[in-house]
Amino acid sequence: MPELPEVEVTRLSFADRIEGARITGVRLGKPLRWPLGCDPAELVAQKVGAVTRRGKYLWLALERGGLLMHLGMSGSLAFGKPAAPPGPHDHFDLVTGRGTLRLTDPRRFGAVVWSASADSGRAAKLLARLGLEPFDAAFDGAHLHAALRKRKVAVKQALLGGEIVVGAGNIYACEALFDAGIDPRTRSDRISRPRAARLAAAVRSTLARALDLGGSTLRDFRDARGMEGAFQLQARVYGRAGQPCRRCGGTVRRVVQGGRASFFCPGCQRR
DNA sequence: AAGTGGACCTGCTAGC
DNA sequence: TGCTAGCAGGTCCACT
Repeated sequence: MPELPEVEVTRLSFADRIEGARITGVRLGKPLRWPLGCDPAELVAQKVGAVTRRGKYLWLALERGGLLMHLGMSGSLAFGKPAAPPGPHDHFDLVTGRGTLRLTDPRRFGAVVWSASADSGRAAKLLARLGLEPFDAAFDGAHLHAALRKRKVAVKQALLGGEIVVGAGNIYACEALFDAGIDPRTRSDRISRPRAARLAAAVRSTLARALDLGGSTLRDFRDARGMEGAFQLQARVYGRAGQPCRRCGGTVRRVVQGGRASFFCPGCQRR
C-alpha cells in the first residue's frame, strides 16, 4: 500500500509527538516479514529520538540503536493515547509514556527490525540498494537518463525497482509516466534525455502532490492520526482501466508488467 | 550481471 | 446466498 507519500505523511503525523517519549512496553503479535532481532525487553526504558525516512522505510532512533519499520503492502501506523485492545491484525505495539505506536498490517509484509544504527547491521543491509531520494537535488534528468541507459527493462519496472530513485510504487509510477507522456512498456535505455528530464520532474511533482493530499487511501490507509489520503480521487490512470482518459478522452488500458498491473493512456503516452 | 518469476499473507470483490 | 478465482499500495531471493 504505502508508497513514499503515505510513509512520509505517516511520519509527519507522529514524529514530533513520539520524539522524547520513554518506552514502557513492547507487544508483539504474529510474525512480520522479519523477526525483531532483539529482546523486546531491551527496548524498555529507552527514549525515542528522531523519526526519519529513507525511501519507504522509517527509522525510529532509540538511545541504543533504533527500529527500522516498513509498512509492506497493507501496513499502517497509529499513534495515540489509550490504545484499544489489540485486534487480530495489530502485530506490533511500542508503548510509551505519551501513547502507543501500533502497527496494523493484515498481510504482514511489513516489518519492524532492530538495528545497532541506520547505517550498520541489519538496517544498512536493507537500505543498501536504495537509489536517490526523489527530492534530492541530485535526482535530475541527467541522473535519471544515465541510470535508465544502463538497463534494458521497461521504464515502469526501472522506476518500481527503487535502485535508481526511491518512493514511486505502483500508483505513482503509473501516474508519473502519464504526466511525462511515456508508455510504461518503453525500454528504459530508449528514453531520450529530454524525456528522462520530463520523467524526473513528473516523479517529483507526482509525489509532491500526493504528499500534499495526504497520500492515497485506496482501501484502508490512514496516517498515525487516523486521517485518510485524497490523492486517489485525482488519479489520471491508476485503477481506471476501461474508463475515459481525463485528458484526451481515449480509453485507459491495463497491462501486466512483472506481475503488477500498469495503467496508461495509449493516446497520451508514447514509446 | 541483469532480468524474470515466485514467494510471503490475508481480505475483498466480481462472477458463477 | 455461498463458493472460488483473481486481485491488491512491496521487495527479497533463487534461478536463468
